[in-house]
Amino acid sequence: MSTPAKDVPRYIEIRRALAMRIMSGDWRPGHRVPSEHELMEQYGCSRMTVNKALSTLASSGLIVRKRRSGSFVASPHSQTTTIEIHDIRSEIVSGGYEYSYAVLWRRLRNATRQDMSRLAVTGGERVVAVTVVHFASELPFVLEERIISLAAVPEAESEHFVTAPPGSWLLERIPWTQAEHVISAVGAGDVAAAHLGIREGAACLVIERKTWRSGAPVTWVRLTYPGDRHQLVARFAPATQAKASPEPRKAALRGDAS
Amino acid sequence: MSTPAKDVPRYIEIRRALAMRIMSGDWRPGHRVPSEHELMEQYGCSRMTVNKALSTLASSGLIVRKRRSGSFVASPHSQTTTIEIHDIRSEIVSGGYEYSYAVLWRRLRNATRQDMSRLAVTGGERVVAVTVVHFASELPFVLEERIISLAAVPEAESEHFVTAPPGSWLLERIPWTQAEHVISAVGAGDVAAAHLGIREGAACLVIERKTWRSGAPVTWVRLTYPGDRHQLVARFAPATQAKASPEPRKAALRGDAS
DNA sequence: TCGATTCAATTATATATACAAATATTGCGA
DNA sequence: TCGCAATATTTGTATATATAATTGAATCGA
Repeated sequence: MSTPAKDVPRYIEIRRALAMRIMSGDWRPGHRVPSEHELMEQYGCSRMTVNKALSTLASSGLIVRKRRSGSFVASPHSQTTTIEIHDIRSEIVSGGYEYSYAVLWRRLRNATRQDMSRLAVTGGERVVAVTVVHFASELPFVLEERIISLAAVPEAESEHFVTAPPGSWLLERIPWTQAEHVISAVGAGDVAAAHLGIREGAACLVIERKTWRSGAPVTWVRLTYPGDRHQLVARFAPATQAKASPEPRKAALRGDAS
Repeated sequence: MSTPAKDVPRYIEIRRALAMRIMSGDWRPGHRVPSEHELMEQYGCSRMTVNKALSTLASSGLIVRKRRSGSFVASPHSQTTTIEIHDIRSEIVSGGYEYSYAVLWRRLRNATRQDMSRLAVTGGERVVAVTVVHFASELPFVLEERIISLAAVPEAESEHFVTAPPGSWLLERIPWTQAEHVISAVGAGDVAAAHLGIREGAACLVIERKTWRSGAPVTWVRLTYPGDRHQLVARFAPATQAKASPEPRKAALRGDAS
């Protein structure tokens, strides 16, 4: 009945066995898992192998480890889950829709007070503000309002986003970043309602993202999705497998075939 | 100017150095990072140490590794971010509010077709359906609609949730689970509007969660938050430190001091 | 030229070992 | 009994080494 374990490495085998005991409820939160020495005897392998199993279990949050005390089953006081927020283009294309976008307007300006608060800067730098609508097969999919710091991305001064939308364009130039996402629900304002073709006040899923690169603010963006057309999906299972989230599905248009 | 690295382990030091090169844009996506042998010479340490640095970098998604080919800087085609969805009680308490809840109703029934679809089961098992409002200092905070499979949690048959709300009660009994979250924005229905004290049609942030335990469905829950009072916040930084998400903040009431 | 085979580079896993760091427990002395 | 020092346990890190698996590249033969 258990898995035949054809070619799975020792440390994954051990990790799975321990994860099973925990997730089945056999070992309750706070329970002490055997020490590395005990497991080493139990499984007939070296301490380093056991250590790898336990370390990865710990990094996935299933256990906590403490020197001299031992390893203990963690208490899950929160559900942590990984969501993938995709590039809008691939999000639409991979859903089987045809992608297009339109730049509504683009402006160069000195940062307003609002811009500064959004970018989390104090000095009044110059910014590009741009608003774009993305379409999934002619249907308005999301409204993108963006501010780009020219200090961080000087090339943006002369870029009009005719060949690529701001998100993709930036991703090309700012490869790895830190980000903060805020997800909320708001009623559509008049601008959003007009451009998304929805009723004013209709519920929208809003994702705001601030992006830094090595501490320096790069861009702020607000994505407004019509609430009846879009949702975020996230799967989570504690690491029995290698990855923390075995199959994190992307944000999807509603009404897809199950 | 760089960190003095007082007592940081070798492998973290190496990982940081590599992460810096990647995040600064010095090494673009697709760039081949030196092989373990090269890094081993470069840093004057053993291959296992380099391997640990690279493995953890890979598991955090900053690089991808392939045998015989080498390790390459990953292309960030999606922003993955971890959000923590807390136990509602601690969410409210840690925000400095006083927590209370009220069970609106609770029912035992054979699973309706809707119940079955929500729990992702086909057979008509018996379920408990319960609806609860949670308050943050008297203010309605969230509406919880829940279905619990009696096959998975028989004790729920006689539980009326007077000492603990269903979420906490379940967490006590079913600590480790897999879950799927769906986050969306919807206009408040009449029930939600009445119990949350908001206008019908007002935007609400809705989190639906299906929970399994070793493959068997346990519970389904829909949490409806008034959109103007609640948001989800998630921070992400690629692993320069040990953890993938250094400081994931919790869902928060709006209007907190910045 | 094409395909199969061999070779070699690189990562993946595993072992044995050593020492360091943290800290719970024990024991000793005042 | 109280405080402190010694001790032992457990995890954390590092090394040296060995073997396996994967697969790009080169070689060789027809």
